[in-house]
This record gives sequence, C-alpha cells and structure tokens, in this order.
Amino acid sequence: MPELPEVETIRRTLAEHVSGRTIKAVELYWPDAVVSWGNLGFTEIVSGRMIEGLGRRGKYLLFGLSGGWTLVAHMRMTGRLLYYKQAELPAKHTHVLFRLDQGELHFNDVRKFGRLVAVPTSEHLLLPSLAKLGPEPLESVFTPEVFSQRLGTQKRPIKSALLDQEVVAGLGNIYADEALFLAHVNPWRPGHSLNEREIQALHGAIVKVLRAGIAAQGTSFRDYRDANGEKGAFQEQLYVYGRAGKPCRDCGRPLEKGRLGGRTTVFCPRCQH
DNA sequence: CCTTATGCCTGAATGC
DNA sequence: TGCATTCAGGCATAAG
Repeated sequence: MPELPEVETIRRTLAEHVSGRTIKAVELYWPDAVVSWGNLGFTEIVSGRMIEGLGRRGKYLLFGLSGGWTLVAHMRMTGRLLYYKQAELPAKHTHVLFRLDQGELHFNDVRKFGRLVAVPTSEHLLLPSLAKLGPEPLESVFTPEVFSQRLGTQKRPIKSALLDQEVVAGLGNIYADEALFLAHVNPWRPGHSLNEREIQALHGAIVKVLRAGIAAQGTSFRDYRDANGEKGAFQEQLYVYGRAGKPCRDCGRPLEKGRLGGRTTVFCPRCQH
C-alpha cells in the first residue's frame, strides 16, 4: 500500500520519464477513477498540457501541468502509475491511459480506491484532504516540538494518532507499526502518556524508517510497484509488519497481532512498552 | 466536538 | 474440489 516512501519512489521513477512530456490524449476505461473540476471534463482539462514537474505532499502525488492545472493522484491501497516507452494494451485493471508525446502513462488499480483529481493549481492546496494535512515528516517543519504539540493531550492510542494524516502526513499501517517498534512504544499507549524522551524517540524513529523505506525504494509487501513496474526491497527489512508469530528480531520472542482502530497491528510484547 | 462504524473494491487466503 | 467467508486497509462520510 503506497505510503510516503512508496509515493516518493513513484514520484522519482516517474519524473525522469514524464517531466516535460505533453499529454496528447486520455482514454478512460473506468470513469469513476477520475474527478474533474466544475463543468469541465477531465479529458478536456488535461489534454494538450505539458507535465512540468512532479511533487508530493504526504501520500498525494502532484502533477504540475502547464496552464495552471494540477493533477492530484492518490493510490490508496493498490493504485499503480506505470510508464511505458512503447504503446501497451491496457491491463486488466487499467482505468486511465494517458498517451504522451513520448510513451504512455497507465493508472492501474485492482481495488478501485485510488483517484486522479484535476484541479486549478491556485486551488489545489484548498482541497479538503490536502488542506488539513499535517507536517511533512522529512522536512524541517517536523520537529520533536511540533510533533509533541500535535499529539497534545490525545487520549486515543498513539498508533491512531500516527495514522491520522492531520497529525503527520504520510504514515500508513506499515510504517506506523515499524516506527512504534523502533521507538519501543506500545501502539495502544494513549498519546498523552508518552513522556518527552519517548516522543523524541518516536519522532526519530518516524524519520529513520521513512528514510530507510525511500532508500530501499519502498515496501512491496504485495501490490506496490514503482513507475517502472519494479518492486521495492524494504519488505526484507521489516521488523514487525506482516511478521506476527515470527520471532522478534531484537529479543526473539514471538511477535503478537492485534486489532487497533480496525487495523491489524503487530508488535513485540517484550520490547514495546 | 469526539469516537466509532460503514462503504468503497477485488483477489488471495482460509474454513468447511 | 468447490463454495462461502474472511481479510487486506486509506479515507470520506454517516451515525452515535
């Protein structure tokens, strides 16, 4: 599931192919995959525009288009953005196909949760989902002080706060579990119960695990692929996610699995307090 | 305001 | 083997 490191990897692998390219035509195989703006059609908005650059905010990928338009993409669970140098027939779950002046860009999504949204650049940060996003964890705005302030007096489990994109942008189930393990913090602890030392440790763990995820080009636990269709390698370095019942890499005791806020949570009962 | 539940989706894994 | 059920989970929205 593309979280910050996966979206960043898609951004990097895609940018080298599509920056400066012009969208010549759009083919919609499942129209619900795209969201348009006002009365304008998605295809008429983006057709003929050049992709000037690719940005990212949290788990959102931002295509800067010529003429003041932005294409906001969110992969959700199983979305893929795949670049092909030569013409390629749409695959089974390909919902949108962009024909470029050089090559093609396919949006493919088995689960159909992902969306491509066309919005004027001047207003894209006002989209409800983007407007409320918390700090970028790998930028200087994300300090232990800011993190501490955002956790505030929250009664909910610390993991729920980490998954809340308004607290910090970009964490999903994999990296939240990993960061909590690295910081030796139990996921069910109320946010306000963490002392300063623990908040510092968790802040450091978030930054560390996201950087490591990017360095490994993401986690291909299952569906994730970059823009070239390549898998990431971070699944080989996971400490807890997907490892319930297997021995803790630190203490050897079997990792346990539970449900927290409707999500599977894996943790070490000995290492995480 | 807050917390919890539901809907969106398909395919892999599991149960009988 | 085949069929039904469960699970995976980000996020918007509804309900309590």
